[in-house]
Amino acid sequence: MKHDIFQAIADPTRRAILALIAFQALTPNAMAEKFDMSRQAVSKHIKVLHQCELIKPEQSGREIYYHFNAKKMQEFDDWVAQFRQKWEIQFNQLDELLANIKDKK
Amino acid sequence: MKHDIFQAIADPTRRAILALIAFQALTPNAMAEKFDMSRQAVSKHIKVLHQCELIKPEQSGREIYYHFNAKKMQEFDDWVAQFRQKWEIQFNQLDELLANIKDKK
DNA sequence: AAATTATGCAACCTTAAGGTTGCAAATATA
DNA sequence: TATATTTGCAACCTTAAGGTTGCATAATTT
Repeated sequence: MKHDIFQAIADPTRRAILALIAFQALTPNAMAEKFDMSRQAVSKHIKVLHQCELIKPEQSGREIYYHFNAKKMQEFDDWVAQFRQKWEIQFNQLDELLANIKDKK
Repeated sequence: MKHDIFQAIADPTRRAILALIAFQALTPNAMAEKFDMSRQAVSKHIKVLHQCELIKPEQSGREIYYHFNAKKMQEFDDWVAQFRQKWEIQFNQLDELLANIKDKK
């Protein structure tokens, strides 16, 4: 039942949470106010994000501020990286194609 | 029931398929041979990837070669971009912290 | 000390995800 | 033409995802 980052970012609400707290750390209650669902539903999403370490808690009295964990997000970037070369190639091929069409004129 | 790219890559099998065909276009049968599941199960994954346009079909007789669609994959890059600045900041803060520790010695 | 507030956990419900098997349609081969 | 091959679609099953409500716990405020 351990979630990975790919599952975590699959949900639009969780992506919204990440976008929010990347800007500034927030408590679960503060986050819940931003969404049209129950606090507990948001709390579940927080749990998933926390389990895969995309966010990190910072206790402050009875409040918990969740921070964005950029380091973990970078793992996603690393995954995308393996395809980056491919699209550069495909775009170069497109350039060549366009160049050929141009030459034929 | 329209899938988005984030849902699409949430499944490890689908990520494996993408990694495979980024290297070279393959038919569903050829893909299915690489996985320990039924052809139909793989076919379902192909359907999801196709629906969100991460892959593109090329008919050749009765065979269909699915190609990697680099352009769509780039949408991930766009999404991660909003966090890239954040982790640069967080890493700079880490550098400062380490520098401070060093100074105290 | 009592009441309020912030959070997390558990039970429950509904729907979708991911797998299976069987069958139909279209193309290729004997 | 008959047969084999490639693929997609539909029905079904099991489990997990995402939501709800209610309650327990710990910290703050009155």
